[in-house]
Amino acid sequence: MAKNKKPNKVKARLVRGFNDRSPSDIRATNKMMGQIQEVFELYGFDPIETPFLEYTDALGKFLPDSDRPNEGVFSLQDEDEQWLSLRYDLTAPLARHVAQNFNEITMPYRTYRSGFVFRNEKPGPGRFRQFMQFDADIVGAPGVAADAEMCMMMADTMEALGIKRGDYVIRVNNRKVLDSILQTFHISDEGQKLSVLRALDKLDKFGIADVKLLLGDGRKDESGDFTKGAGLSPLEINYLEQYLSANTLQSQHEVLSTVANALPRKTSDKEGIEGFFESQMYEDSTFSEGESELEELQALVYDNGYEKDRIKIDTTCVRGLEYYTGMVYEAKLLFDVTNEKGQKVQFGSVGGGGRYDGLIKRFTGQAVPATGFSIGVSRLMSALKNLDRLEAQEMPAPIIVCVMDKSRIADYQKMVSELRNAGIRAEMYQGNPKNFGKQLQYADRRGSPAAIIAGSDEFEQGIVQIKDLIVGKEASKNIEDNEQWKSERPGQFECKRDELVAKISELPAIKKWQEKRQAK
RNA sequence: GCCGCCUUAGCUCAGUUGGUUAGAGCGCUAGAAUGUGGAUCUAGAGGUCCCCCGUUCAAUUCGGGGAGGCGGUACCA
Repeated sequence: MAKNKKPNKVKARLVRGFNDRSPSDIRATNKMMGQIQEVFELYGFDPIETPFLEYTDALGKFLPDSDRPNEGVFSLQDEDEQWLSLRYDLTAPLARHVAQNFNEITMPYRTYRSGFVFRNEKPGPGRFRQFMQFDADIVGAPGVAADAEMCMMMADTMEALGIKRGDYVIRVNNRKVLDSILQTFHISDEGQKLSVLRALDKLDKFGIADVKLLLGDGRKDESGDFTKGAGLSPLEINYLEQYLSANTLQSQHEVLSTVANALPRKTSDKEGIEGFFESQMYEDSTFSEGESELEELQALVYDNGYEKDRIKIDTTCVRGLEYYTGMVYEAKLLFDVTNEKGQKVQFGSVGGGGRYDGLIKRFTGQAVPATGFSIGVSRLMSALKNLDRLEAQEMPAPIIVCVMDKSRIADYQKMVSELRNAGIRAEMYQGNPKNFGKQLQYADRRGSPAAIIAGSDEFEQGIVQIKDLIVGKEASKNIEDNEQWKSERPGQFECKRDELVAKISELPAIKKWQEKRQAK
């Protein structure tokens, strides 16, 4: 213990909520994003990219205050003391881009983009401070048809990724409907309104009983922490419960008519409720707008063959965002997954969006209608993993050409080149070649299908040794004795130097991979 | 933010009723075996026992505070 003389070592550690990405994760993600992109392109969307950093004020309502800028976003000051922030989503930067290039952009403007976004908040299981989103938006399209297209595109994307019909659903709702109902409750306080919406949004997570607690006085979670409720009266809660229960109805038609009757009215209410809901909404058209938009969307997608097993009206779909002004929609996965504790859990939402007619106005002063959605790439990835839709299409590790004789490096390099030209991953051992066993060990640990051995003997005879490491690994299970192991050289065979590429190509692992590539 | 649990070797974790050299397995390095992976055997390297303060002759161990990790919940543009 008397050795504090050493300089303090730097601790290797990750910033919390940030992660290194593994080769298999990167490959699987790239593949998945390629599939999403194909669908988006088919729908006529073009890619566009904006930078990670934006001026903080461009991102939204977050303005830096003195020394602790915004919670929630990563911010820093530029040389000129202006506040910059890492983007926290892809929508706000798009709004900035559109506003800035307003004259050049042809509306309706259909674009998609993907990339990392950053949130400075506490990470949780499956939630990180840097994560990837994939967005598509139509700017300058006021009609319901644009929203309908977004929903259909989401549905198509799910299926392109191999998620079967019935394993997902696109849920649609309209904020105008909910807002109107809340207005009849005379809720003027924005905070209370938000807590009501949030409570409704949690129906999936907690169930109706807990949602009612959240709408009323509050709820205690399992760690003993208490969440304050929205403070609605029992009467109002009952009313909302009825509205939410529309989802259990069979036909979309029934759901729509329940929604149509959802607005509390003096006339239609039973005794006791009369007079309580003094609806000033009566003359307000917001509710009926929202309701008929839902009806229109429903008709549009239905006519295109998207029935309720793919796109359905759902009164519990809220999307807690403040900037949505009309339609909201989200892609929800319906299958169960087993979590670390062995419990069955529904996977839930993997992406969502809606209509945001006010975002661009912040820059231009002119209202520009827009609708779009965002896919949570890593969440969707782990969902696909659960579905086994990610065929472990692992790329085979490279062939390792061993270095037996340092003066022959040019020859080894030539073998590598030949293999590469044939489309086979290959590399010459670049470590210290002194210990030959090390080279094979390296090849083994990398999972190489084969190692190539050529020393002076082989060069003299014009041959090379090919060691099939996969076959060898199998054989090793039955060999206990090291002498036998060494002398048998399982999986090893020799061939003429000029047959090298042909023989390697015949190895099962390589052959399979080549065929797969051909198929593409 | 609030609530709960946790922190000892690169990793997973024992352990010390407060006492002199703090352990295991895995991994790593080297050798047995210098042109053959695996298995086996031998040896070695690797520790501020999360940090600070307090109690004590003595703290990795006890007390207080802090930080970090995990989980729940809230927030989530």
